[in-house]
Amino acid sequence: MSTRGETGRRADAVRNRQLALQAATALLAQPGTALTVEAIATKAGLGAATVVRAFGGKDALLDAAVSGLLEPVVRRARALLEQTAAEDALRTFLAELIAFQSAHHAISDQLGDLDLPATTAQRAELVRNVEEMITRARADGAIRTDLSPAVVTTLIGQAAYAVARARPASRELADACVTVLMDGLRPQRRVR
Amino acid sequence: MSTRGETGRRADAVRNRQLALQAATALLAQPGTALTVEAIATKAGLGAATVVRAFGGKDALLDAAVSGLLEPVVRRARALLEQTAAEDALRTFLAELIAFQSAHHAISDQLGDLDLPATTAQRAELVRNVEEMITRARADGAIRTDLSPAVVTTLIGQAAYAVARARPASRELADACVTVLMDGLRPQRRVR
DNA sequence: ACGATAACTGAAATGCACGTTCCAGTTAGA
DNA sequence: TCTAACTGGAACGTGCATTTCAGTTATCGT
Repeated sequence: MSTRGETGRRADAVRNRQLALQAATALLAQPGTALTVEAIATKAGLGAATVVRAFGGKDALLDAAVSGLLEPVVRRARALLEQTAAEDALRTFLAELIAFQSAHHAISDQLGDLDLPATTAQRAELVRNVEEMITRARADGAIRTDLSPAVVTTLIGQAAYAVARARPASRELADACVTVLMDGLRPQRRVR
Repeated sequence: MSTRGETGRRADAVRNRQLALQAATALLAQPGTALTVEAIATKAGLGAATVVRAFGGKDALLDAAVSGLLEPVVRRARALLEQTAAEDALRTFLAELIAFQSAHHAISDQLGDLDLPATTAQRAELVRNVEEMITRARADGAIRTDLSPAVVTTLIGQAAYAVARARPASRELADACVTVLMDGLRPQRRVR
């Protein structure tokens, strides 16, 4: 009888695949390190060739690692959208997004020229969810209507990225970003 | 009689230095192209070795090119600070900074790991000027005082960077950034 | 249990894209 | 005209992902 996993891979290959994924995930949260195949392999206690082969290439490995990290974020956005008033959902999600990105600098920092299909798809879903939050918050009269939801979504995404990128990471800056953005997004009284 | 420039360099060397600088500057404004020595040399119609030698290295060449581009921006910040009410200066400068960065994606995009002393110094001066604008606008009662000037400065810098980075570059997004940020920075009435 | 064997491993080789340096030839300039 | 300065194609060094291949090991049929 076969002891092979359902992929048909040998048990040690499956285990090494896990090790590689864990090592890559760990390095994504650790700033300053170079995120090379060599570094990942060392962290995993494997040879570089093994790490690469396990996923068919560096891109696929990092795609798996990043999208694994992103999955709870996507789920959280969906949950907030269902269970919370739109404005609160938006504020909460923005704060959490900044925190997530701050804890994983490398995600937006060193992955520029890689091809990450799963990650891209998840990003797209995040954008869809945020856009829905904005549309609903608009309908509630909670945010201004003189800016298109698409633009506001981009603004929020870029803001989260930018603030997370700032070094040293600072809680004060993150809070300021949320505060200023949310206040700035409220319907403005015509003043002056 | 000597026809040498005051640097003691031969005339063709001086001219080639100029060509290299112009080519590098041109490439900084042109997105998509890799900012390699080879690319700069081709654009300048020179050999790669000549381009590198003219400045002693790629870093020095790009430092010269970037700080050349940044110089008018720095001057503009000084001028705004002297001649304009702080709040207006801040709004105007933010808009112009976004426009500048949008027109020179590569500056914040591909120069991450290079050593650019002149550029760094100019950035520091920009930060000082923006911080002064904020301090004055605060004193005028034009912006909120519950956030430290340093944090607001970082926020503005990062926002400009982030919005300029968004592709496709959009005037609408740039305007939205200025609007939301400036509205969010105003003293907020205690609402609700 | 026990080979037989296909799958797997990782050190070393390969390939590639850079920046930089060399050097034989060219040219500006006194 | 003579020579020191300059040029640029080619060679080199580096850092990387990926492939190769001789050796190892898990798995299966017996």
